[in-house]
Amino acid sequence: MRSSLQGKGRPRAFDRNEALEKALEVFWRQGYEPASVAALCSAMGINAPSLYASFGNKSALFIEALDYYEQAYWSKPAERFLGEPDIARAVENFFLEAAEILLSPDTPCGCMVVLAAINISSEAREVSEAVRRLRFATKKMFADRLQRAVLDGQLAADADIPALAGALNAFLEGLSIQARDGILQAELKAMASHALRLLPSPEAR
Amino acid sequence: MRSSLQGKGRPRAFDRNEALEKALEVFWRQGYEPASVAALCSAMGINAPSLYASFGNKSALFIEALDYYEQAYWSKPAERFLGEPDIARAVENFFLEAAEILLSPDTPCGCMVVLAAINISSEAREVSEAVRRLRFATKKMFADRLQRAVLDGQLAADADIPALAGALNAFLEGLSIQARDGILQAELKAMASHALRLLPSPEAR
DNA sequence: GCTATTTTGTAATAATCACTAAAAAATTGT
DNA sequence: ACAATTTTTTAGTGATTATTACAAAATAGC
Repeated sequence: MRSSLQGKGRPRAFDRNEALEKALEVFWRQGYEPASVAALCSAMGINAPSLYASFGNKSALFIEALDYYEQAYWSKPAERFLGEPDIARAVENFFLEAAEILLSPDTPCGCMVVLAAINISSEAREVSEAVRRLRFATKKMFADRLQRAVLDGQLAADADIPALAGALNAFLEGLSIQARDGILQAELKAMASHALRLLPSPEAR
Repeated sequence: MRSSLQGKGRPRAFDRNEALEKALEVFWRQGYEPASVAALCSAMGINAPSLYASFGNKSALFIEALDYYEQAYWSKPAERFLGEPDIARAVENFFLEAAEILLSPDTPCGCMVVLAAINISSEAREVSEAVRRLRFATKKMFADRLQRAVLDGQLAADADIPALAGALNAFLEGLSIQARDGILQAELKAMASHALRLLPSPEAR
């Protein structure tokens, strides 16, 4: 009899959050479909029935891991991006931070949102919808910040904001693929430093 | 007894090249692993033993389809890119052509090289190596053309060619993901038109 | 027509997939 | 100690996977 904080039955023998982090790592490295439930269980240190009791099923586990990933890795960079008053600095810093995340020494896998659910069988539509939604959210983040830069007079009023946001988004997504292809972080950062140039040239601002 | 052009045994009842094109379409739309041999057979109009007799196995069929794709869709744009004397025109035209290919009305799937074999189980290493090799080849194409622009005096001598080539490559790869995410071709072209800006600004040239 | 050769369709193979039925084990409250 | 409840482990489920054994069919050369 421990305390009464936990429910009645037999207590869970694993830490749910630790297990989720382990699952995240497997999904991140291998992608949704190549990550078998057996491999997930092995990495999480639990058996299949525990996984299903705690997380529902494979796709629900993936989506929960995906949200955890987004929160853990990208919420602060996004905040800094939106908080930086100068649009050029904001873009430059964000892409340098991104290059660090995409090839951080412990998880050199590119971005999970971009890469983990590209080749997906048609049944798992909820999964591909989840990553798609997050990719659109990133593009919207770019668009919102650019729009503010127009209002601030830092970008020309006739700038094509949707196209520019899309271009920044494409560049960011492409960095993920090259991260996965195994280049050095220094190279990725050198590429990322060019993101700034996608903005209309300073003369026009 | 037809002619003696064909071998001795029972003649093949299908056109090998047509079957390859059908397989290409399935791999392109679905990706390597979600494309089951059964689905491939169905699209190709043949049974599994015919597939294995003609193409070896699934991975060999994919690689052959991949090479066919590269040749059929990208060899001419690449030639034009390398043949255009003005670097700015070369980049601008190439990315507009790319946007058209990525969302051509009959195959609105993004680029097969970029998207078809991202989530791959570790056994099919030959497949992921094949697409990786082609992605590197594209980056090298950018680097070679940019290097020539330096020699031509169209780019500053101190330009960081590898980083610039990587940036163009990242942008191109990112366009594929957005193409897959279902935007309109007009939007994709508007984004693609910004590729030009990744080059060092005209003042520095 | 006969033999050799290759392709065909049918049907099966073993392996792996996501998922779960069932019973034992561990807790809480009485 | 006992009942109620939840998690654990074990061992399966049926479906799907890529691949192939086998025999019938169709050709060429003799």
